[in-house]
Amino acid sequence: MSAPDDISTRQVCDSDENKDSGLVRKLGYYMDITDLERDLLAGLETAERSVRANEEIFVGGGRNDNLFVVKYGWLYTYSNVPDGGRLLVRVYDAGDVIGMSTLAFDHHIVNLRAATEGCICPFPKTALGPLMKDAPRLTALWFTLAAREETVLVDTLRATSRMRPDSRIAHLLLSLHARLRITNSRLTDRFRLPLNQTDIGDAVGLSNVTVSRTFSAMESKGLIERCDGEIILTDPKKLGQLCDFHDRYSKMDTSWFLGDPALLA
Amino acid sequence: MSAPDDISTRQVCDSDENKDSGLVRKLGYYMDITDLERDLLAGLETAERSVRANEEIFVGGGRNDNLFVVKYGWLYTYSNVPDGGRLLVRVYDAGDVIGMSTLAFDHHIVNLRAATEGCICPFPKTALGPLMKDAPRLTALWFTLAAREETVLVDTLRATSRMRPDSRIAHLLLSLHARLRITNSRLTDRFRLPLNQTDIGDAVGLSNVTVSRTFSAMESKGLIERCDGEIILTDPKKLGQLCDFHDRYSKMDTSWFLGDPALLA
DNA sequence: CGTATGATTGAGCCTACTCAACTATTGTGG
DNA sequence: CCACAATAGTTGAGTAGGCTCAATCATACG
Repeated sequence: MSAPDDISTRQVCDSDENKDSGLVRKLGYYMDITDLERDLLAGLETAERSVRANEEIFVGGGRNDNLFVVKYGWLYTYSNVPDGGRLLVRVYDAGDVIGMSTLAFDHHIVNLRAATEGCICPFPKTALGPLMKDAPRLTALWFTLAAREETVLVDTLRATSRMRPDSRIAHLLLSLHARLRITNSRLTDRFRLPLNQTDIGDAVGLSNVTVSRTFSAMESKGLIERCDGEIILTDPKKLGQLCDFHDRYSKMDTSWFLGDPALLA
Repeated sequence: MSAPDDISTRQVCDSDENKDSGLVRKLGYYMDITDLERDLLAGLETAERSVRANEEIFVGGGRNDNLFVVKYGWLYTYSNVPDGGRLLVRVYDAGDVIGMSTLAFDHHIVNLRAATEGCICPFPKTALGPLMKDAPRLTALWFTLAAREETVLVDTLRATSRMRPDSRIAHLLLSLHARLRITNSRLTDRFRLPLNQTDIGDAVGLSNVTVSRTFSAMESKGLIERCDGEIILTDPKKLGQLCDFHDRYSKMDTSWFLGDPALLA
C-alpha cells in the first residue's frame, strides 16, 4: 500500500527521499540507526490497517493491547469532558507511534480518530520487550522521545491554560510546524493544517467562534496568512515571542547514552 | 541524615516500615525488585543534598546534567509565564525522581523549588545507561512510569483547561491523595497539603481569590474539610464525579514486560 | 508586640462564552 | 449539470464567570 497523491501526505512522504519508513526517519534524525535496530523497528510495521477520514479507531475504556505506527495520514487523540467540552490531546502524523503515553494501562484513556484518510500499523505492547532487552540505545532514544513528549505537553498546558487566545494558537502552529520539519527538511513556512476551527479550539481551549476571530485578527496583524486550507507563518519571530515558544524537536540531548560505548554491544 | 519529626514526612516515612528507600518502595509497589536491581537503584541515592523550605534548587535555562531522587520533603517544579502568571507543573515527594521529563534537554525547562525542608539525592543522567543495559525489567517499569506521568499530565490538562474551579481543585486533591497512597497504605482521607492557595491556583489555573472562594463553597457543600493545614476528603465519591476522576496510581499494566521471561536474564 | 505571610470578602470590570443569523464551500443525487 | 444538503467559517449581541484591586482578618514568628 502506498500513500495517495494528497497534499498533506505528499509534504511528508516526498520530503527526504529514501526507503526508510517514517518511524526510522523520525528516530534517525536523532541518531544513526544500526542494521539490527532497523530490523527490530521494521518488525513493528508488518501489519497494516487503512483508515478513512473521521473514522473512530478506538474509544476510551476499550482494551488497550496494541500500539500503532502511523504510515501516512493525520490522526488525533481526544477526550470528552463531562460538561460537554472536548480536549484534543495530540496530533499524529507519519512516523509517529500512537499509544506510548497510555502504555501504563490495559484500557484506553483517550479516543483515537483519523483526521484524514491514512494507514496505520498495529503492533502488540509485548513487542517492546525484545527492544528493551536487545537494543539499549534504541530504548534510551525512545525514552528520550517520551520525555520530550512530556515536555511538549507541559508547554501545551502552559500555553493553553495561561495565555491569551492569539498566543495559544501561535503555540499550536509553531509546535506543529517544528514537528513537521523533523521529517521534512525542505519544509517552508507554509504547511497544511488538517483541523477545522472547532478542532483547533478543542486543542487550545477556545470556542470555534473565538478561534475564527483570533485567526482574523492575527491575519490582519500580519502574523499569519491562510490560503487553501494551508497556513503561512508570515512572521515566525513575532509568533514565537507571542507565546514564548521553544522548539523541542530540532535538538535533543542524546549525549548521556550515545557517549556510552557499552550500550552499542 | 534522617527525616525530622515533621507531619508531612512522618506521613510518608513511617508508613510502611521497612528499610527500603522511597524510590524502591515506589517501584516495588508495581513489581518485585531483585537484588541486582536494588543495587543499581541504591547507586542513584549515594550523594545527598539538604534543602530549605522555599529554596530555589534550579531555574529554567541552566545546565541540566543531574536528576534527583527525593529522600524526604516536598518539592515542586514550576514555570513563569511572560504575562505574569505562573504554572505549577508537578509536585514531588519522597521516592519520586525529579527530571525524567526533562531528560531530553541539556538545559532546564522548568524551575525547581522546595515547598518544605527536605533532602534530595542528585545523580548524573549517564547513570541511567547501565540501568538500560543491565536491567531491562526495571527499564520497562521506568518506561511505564514515564507513560503514567504523561497520562496524569493529560488528566491535569483536561481538568485545568476545561473544567470549573471546583472540579479543578477536586482533581488536584484526589490526584495527590492517590499518589500518596502508593507509599502509605495506611493513609486515610486526611492528608497534609503543603501548598498555599496561591500555589494551588498556579497548579490549576485560578487566582488565589477564586481558590479561596471555591474552597469555602466546597466545604459548605460537605465535599471537603480543612483543619490545621490538612485536607479531609469528606465525600471522595462526589469529588470523583465532579472531575471525572480516574486513579492512575493504584493499578498499572505491567503484564507486557513482567510476562516476558527473557527480560529477567 | 510588631511584622510577614496567608486567607477572606467585596466591588467592578473584561474577556471569552453562548446563541443566533448569515455566508462560503464542498459534495451528492436527480 | 444543476439543485440541494451538509459542513465550515464569519459576524453581531448579550451574558456570565473569574479576574484585578483593595481592604480586612487570622496566624505564625522573631
